[in-house]
Parts: sequence; C-alpha cells; structure tokens
Amino acid sequence: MDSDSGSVCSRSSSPDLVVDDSAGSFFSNKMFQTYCRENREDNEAGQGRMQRCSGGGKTKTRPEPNKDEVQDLRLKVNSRERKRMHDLNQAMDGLREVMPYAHGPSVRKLSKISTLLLARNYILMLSSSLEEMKKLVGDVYGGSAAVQSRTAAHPTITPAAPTAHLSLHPLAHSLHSLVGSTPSAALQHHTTSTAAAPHSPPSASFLGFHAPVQGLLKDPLHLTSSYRHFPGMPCPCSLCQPLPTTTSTLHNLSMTK
DNA sequence: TAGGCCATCTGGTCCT
DNA sequence: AGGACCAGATGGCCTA
Repeated sequence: MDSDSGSVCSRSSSPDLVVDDSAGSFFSNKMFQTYCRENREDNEAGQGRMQRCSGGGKTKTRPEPNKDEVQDLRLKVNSRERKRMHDLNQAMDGLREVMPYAHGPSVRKLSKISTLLLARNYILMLSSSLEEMKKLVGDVYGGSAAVQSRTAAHPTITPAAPTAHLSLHPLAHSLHSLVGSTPSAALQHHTTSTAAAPHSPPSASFLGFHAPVQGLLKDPLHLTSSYRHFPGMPCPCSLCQPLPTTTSTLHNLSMTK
C-alpha cells in the first residue's frame, strides 16, 4: 500500500503530483542550484548539470551511482518522508478529534502547535479534576482510614489530600450543593464517566467549556469566569479547588499563544 | 502585503 | 546498508 496515493493532506497546496516529479523538483530547486553553482565549471545547464551534480566528477575514485539510481533513491527517501509526515498529521488529526473545542465546518482547524498546547492544558485540567474527585471521595468516606482501606483494594486511588486542601472542601461542597449535586452523585458521575473515558472523552459542552479555545490555550486553570458548575461533576474551577503545585508550576510555563 | 501555517525536499545523525 | 528521525530551507496558500 502506497501512502502517496492515500494522502491525508488537508491543504490543497499539498501537491501529491510532486511525487512523480520530485526528482525534477530536486534538480530545479534553489538548494540544488546553489549546490551546483558551487561546483560549476561552465555555464552548461540541464542534463550536463544533472550529471555533474549527481556525482560526475572525473577525479573521484568511488564508483559513481547511476543518475537513475540516485533519482530512484531520492524518490524512495522522499516518499518515506512524506509517508512519515502524513502519519504524523493523521495522529495530529486524531488528537484534534478528542480535543474539547467546537467541531464543525465553520470552525477553523487548530494548528499543530495549538493542538499540542491545547492537549497539554486539557490533560492538566483533567488531572486537576481527578485530584478534586479524590479529595471529595476522601471527604465522603470520612477520613483517611476508610480511603486507605479502599486504596488498598484499588491501588490507583491515592490517599486523601492533605488537610491544607481539605480546608477548601466546605466551599466546594456548598457550591456543588448549590447546583444540586451530592458527593455520592459526584462519585457516580465519576465512575460512569471514567467507564466511558477511553473512547468517549468529555465533550466541550459536557465539561462546561463556553469560552473560546484560546482560554484553554492561554490559561488552563483560570476557568472561574467561564466554567459552569454541573451537578455531580468534578469541577476544576479555581473556586472549587486550589491549584495543584504541579499544575501551578507548569502553569508558569504557560504558552504565549 | 506581511506574517502564519503548512507540505515538501534535503542532508545529517542515530539505530537496527 | 537501510530506515527512522530531525531540522533547515523553500515556496505556496490564506488571512488580517
């Protein structure tokens, strides 16, 4: 299967037809011309230049590869590189599909750098939500003993958060109570959402993202103004939780875009 | 028109 | 030796 025939390029400027003409492109582009100019002895062009630049020197002792062989080699290398980049772009598209930004024909496709930055911030936000859920679970089950017993049964669950973090729980609790959630409901939502996690990531509306994607790009955790509090949902907003040290540290590295 | 984004080509380096 | 990976260079397309 030739990847060149199945190009996934999203831009019309991706000239697949160059595949058939890559050698011609090579022999006519500026880099090649510069290279040839440096080794030029006369003003001949075209075939003579191709022969010289493909290794036609008289003094060389190594057996010179045939012009066609060089051309075939370049075609192969270029094709592999194109396939590699196409695979990379496919992976990038796959990442875009699971990112919480508005999908649709009217929405401009995220650039590669934006996709990566958004993905990073999205992961940070989900991690923050997970930490908050762990704290809530610890609060519900009345202390570290119960949580530790559960942690023993489920090693992926870490012990309860430090008391410094617990001090914020009444606020978070009352906030979520205000919108009708209960900790048990929160746990239920968490478990159900985790079960669906692998192939159905939370959508933007599910997570309450109503700010433009630039909000996530610039400021992953300052979501207070744009975040909606859903009943039973882990809330990463700055009202409901302190910034984890890891994410706050990473936040200092936040992007300029 | 400048700047951003992208695809492609290319040569170098590293790995198997 | 061949392939994967990477970064630089180049040119095209699009938008503000």
